[in-house]
Amino acid sequence: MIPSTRSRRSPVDRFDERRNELAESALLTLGELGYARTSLRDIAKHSPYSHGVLHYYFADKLELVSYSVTYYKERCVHRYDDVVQRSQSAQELLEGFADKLAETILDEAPMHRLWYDLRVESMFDERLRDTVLRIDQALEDMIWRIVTRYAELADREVTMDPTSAYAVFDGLFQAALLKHVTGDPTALPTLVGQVHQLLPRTLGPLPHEAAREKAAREKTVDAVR
Amino acid sequence: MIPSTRSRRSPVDRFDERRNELAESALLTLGELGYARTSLRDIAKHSPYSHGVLHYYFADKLELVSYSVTYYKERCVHRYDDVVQRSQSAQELLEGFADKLAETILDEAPMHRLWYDLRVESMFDERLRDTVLRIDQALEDMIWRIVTRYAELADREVTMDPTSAYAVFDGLFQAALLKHVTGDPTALPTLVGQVHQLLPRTLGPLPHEAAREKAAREKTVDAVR
DNA sequence: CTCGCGTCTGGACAACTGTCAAGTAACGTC
DNA sequence: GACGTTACTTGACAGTTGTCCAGACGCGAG
Repeated sequence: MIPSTRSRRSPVDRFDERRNELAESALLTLGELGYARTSLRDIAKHSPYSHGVLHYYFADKLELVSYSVTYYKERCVHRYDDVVQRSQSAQELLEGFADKLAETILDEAPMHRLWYDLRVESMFDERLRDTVLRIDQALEDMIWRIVTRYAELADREVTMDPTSAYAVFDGLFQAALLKHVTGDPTALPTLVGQVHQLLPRTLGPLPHEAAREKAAREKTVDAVR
Repeated sequence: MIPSTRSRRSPVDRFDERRNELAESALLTLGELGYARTSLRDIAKHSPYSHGVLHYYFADKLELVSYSVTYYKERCVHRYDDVVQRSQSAQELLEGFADKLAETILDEAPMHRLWYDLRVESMFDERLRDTVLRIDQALEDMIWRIVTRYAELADREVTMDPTSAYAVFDGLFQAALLKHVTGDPTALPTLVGQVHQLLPRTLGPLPHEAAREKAAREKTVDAVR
């Protein structure tokens, strides 16, 4: 029966429970093998069920994968909310953010490489695009919450747009992930250092320096002339 | 016969010529379909030959793909050399770099998404790692030549390490590529603007401002105490 | 107990994959 | 012009894939 049109049986919906259970199994397998190399039979082997059941709960492979990744990412776009809320100073937020970035690579490298796998895949297969773009936007928002709160705590202006901010941290993160996966032990410490350098650069000058610098800049223009 | 042990026939080596010809066909197909979905028969269809010939010139699919991508990237790691050499001012270099980044997305989007496909793939398949890491290093060097020359022309110090510089520009580039591929017409103009913002941030303060700023910062520390 | 529906199994299918080997055509050299 | 090497084609192989389906299981309602 088609899942979307099926009649639900009980208030506690076991159908969705099973979907989530299978999503977990799928994530485990996908993170290990990657999207292309993972077959439905592989996923079933990582679950208590046989391969036929997957088509009972999901229309096809694509729906299963999309659902699984969305299911995972929903959890992790709030990974830094704690740090953002608790931090009392810009420095504390910076350190918490950097540490947590490195920590999640250590803990969930397979999930992250799966995400990048799917994002790239979406450049070839447009059926994945909606899912990917939605998640990407959620991640951009996540980074933006960090950057704006950081600016607030530092009493400075953000001088970088949300898209750029996400892109540059994503670049650092992805590079660190690649190095980490290839067995480079310096990947994570390096990432922490890089974030310490980069996050302050998303901001403008210190407020009481702003005026002075503006003056200096005008003077410079004169000097050049 | 195994290519690597075969005896070469003539001074003008037609064996390598054919390899390159097949690499071109492979790149065309891989850029269109992605690594996972491209079969050797697909590649052969984009060439004047039949599918069997691929195993005459390459040991297996992996060698073909590695060779093809290396073959392509060798050409494009020098894409910005002209701009670096010709530019007479920091501003000119900045504009030339930003424009060329956008231009290559417009012209060679399939090749770029293929590169990202393979780089992600290398996180799952270690047989790809050597090839990927070598190319990645070449790209980092490429970016570093631009950043250092930019700093030179601007008479300022680079205050970002090579790895970070590559990672952040790669992040912007990849995000722009994704948006471009999904049909967003603002992707490329946005990228140009982002690069204009970012490249100056790889540098420290203007030299005649450095001393003044240093003094200001020390004063700040006192004020905070 | 039994019926019916929701759940799940395991096999079958056709399509496709990388790889390879046997056979054919083209080429250059003697 | 004949011969042998090189270059290329074609068909076959074994394995894997997503998908589907007929049937079996099990649980709750009547």
